Amino acid sequence: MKNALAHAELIAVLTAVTGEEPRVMTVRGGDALPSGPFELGHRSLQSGLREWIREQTGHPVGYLEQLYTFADRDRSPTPASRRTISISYLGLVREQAAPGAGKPGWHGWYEYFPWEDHRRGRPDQLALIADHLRAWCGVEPSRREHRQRRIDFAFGLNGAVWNEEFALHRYELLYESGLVGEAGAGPQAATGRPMFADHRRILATGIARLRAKIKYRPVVFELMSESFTLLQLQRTVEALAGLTLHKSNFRRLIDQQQLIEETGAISSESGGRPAKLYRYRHAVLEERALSGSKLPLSRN
Amino acid sequence: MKNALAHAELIAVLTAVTGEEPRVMTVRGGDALPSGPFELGHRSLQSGLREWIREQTGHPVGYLEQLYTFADRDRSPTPASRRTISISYLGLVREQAAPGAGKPGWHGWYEYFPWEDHRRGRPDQLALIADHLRAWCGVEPSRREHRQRRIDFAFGLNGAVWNEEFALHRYELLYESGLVGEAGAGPQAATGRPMFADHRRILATGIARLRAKIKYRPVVFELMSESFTLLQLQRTVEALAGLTLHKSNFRRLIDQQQLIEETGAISSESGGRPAKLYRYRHAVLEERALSGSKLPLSRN
DNA sequence: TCAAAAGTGTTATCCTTACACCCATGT
DNA sequence: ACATGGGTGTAAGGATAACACTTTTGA
Repeated sequence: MKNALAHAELIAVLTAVTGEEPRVMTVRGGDALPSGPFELGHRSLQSGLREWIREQTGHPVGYLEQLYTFADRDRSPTPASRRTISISYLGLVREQAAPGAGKPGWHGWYEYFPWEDHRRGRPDQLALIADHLRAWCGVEPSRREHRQRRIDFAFGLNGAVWNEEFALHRYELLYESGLVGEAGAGPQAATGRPMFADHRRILATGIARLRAKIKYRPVVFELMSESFTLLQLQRTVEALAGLTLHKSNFRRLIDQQQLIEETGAISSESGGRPAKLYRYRHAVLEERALSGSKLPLSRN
Repeated sequence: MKNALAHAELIAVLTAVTGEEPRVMTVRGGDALPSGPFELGHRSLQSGLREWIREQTGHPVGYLEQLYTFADRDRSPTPASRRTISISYLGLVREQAAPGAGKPGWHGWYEYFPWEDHRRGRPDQLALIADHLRAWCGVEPSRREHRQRRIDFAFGLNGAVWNEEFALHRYELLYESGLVGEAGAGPQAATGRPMFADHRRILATGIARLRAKIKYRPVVFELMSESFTLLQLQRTVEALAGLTLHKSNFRRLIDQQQLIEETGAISSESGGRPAKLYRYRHAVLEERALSGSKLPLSRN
């Protein structure tokens, strides 16, 4: 085995939702995701990451899942003699105890991806973005058509509907087309805040993964405090998805799945009528699959 | 940065479906998955892997997606002074051109996971497996109950239904309980063929991923030849899922999605009435999401 | 003629979506 | 009274699952 030595680095996309805003833990004043070397002392990748998140931030991490491993070389200016392999993880933490207290900074997702938040309608930036992308399609027919199609699907243009899950794909298109080059290209009001190296791409990966996951696994509850109202739960999902949901249907959906139960207590903190408080039914189906089959089974 | 140096290795779960049997490419006579070092010369992880699959096997790989990165240390007996990071990929190849010709061996998935093939009913091995697992649950009430629940869900016992997608979870339970220790533990007729190091676990990861993916992305077509009949398509999906599907409903599903079109040609190779041949509509929706929304949207 | 596979049609049921409306509290 | 949020009921439409049946070939 010849040249197979590399640096190994762990990167975390740690997210929480506070005040109806999804946030990510950052270092360097919001410029980078927290990361650190994978050391010999670590039992495994997961435990390595856990240890050092605890050290650096004091936050207990509930859910932790591997995101993706990167090694492409348009990453940070390193001597080309040795590569860095970055193993990224998505972690979910509960509404944090000490928000303004510490060194690690929490920044809103949509500071980096303003076009991803559709809760108050389609963001204005999308018009500019669409124009830029159309121009980028070029004129050579076959390439043009192909790009056109990708763009329409990704951004919900031309009859296609917006799909929140395509967040990574959208970022990749913007990157390819030169709109979000981290070198400080476009006007940030439209194209969002850049990050160090490829960290914004990793964040996009995390957002896309989480948006997909909440639909078939009960991971939202990792972000909620012990007890919560149905509206709080809905607002949290909305914050993550960047969409508004239909209230009564949301409630129906939730209680069909029997994932939560009433605590008996009542919250009167909201504007109107006091709401029942609920808790997640931990004990019950830890491993439950929420999905329907999608394949036409035949019993036998 | 201190001790962050590691060996980097690429591992491939390359699969094809031939003769209604899903197969995986192996080396060492079926004992191991093909793997190789990640070298400095490689532009990226993907391209590194592609290059060397081409070199070693001559098969062109269509679809390639990252599976998981492992670094836990109960892996192959290496000097503990340096770790190996294994980055695994799932690759799909078309019904291979030279099946018996070459050195690399293709082995059926279900040689390694006999309990995963439910096309001819529930495999007999599951009775033995269930017994063993029940015993393993122990007597201490709270642990017992927890394990019991996991097992019932994973294996479709006690009122739960079998879910093909839980293949990895099932393997992990069997591993934890000592039934499939790669050291040559149980009777292989029931517990399947072991593999080198943790390769069988990686294969299980690939199987689980692919079984999930075929439901929401048109990846099956990467395994089909240029034109195919509807029954061939169905048999391929069945082989992967390890389940039998309902014929007419399967057909309806397929043409609702408008993923294929008639070639105009007819195949008379099957037993009975000749079938229309179809092809995948490449051009059309490369990036299409097949999934329904699963969130109760509210338009505004 | 029969077996094997290709196809068509119809029905009951469930889930999703949308809409309409009432309830409880604070200002 | 009314704004705000909590909460219930129901009906239309579409997707799924199950079943029954016809058609076309080769042996």
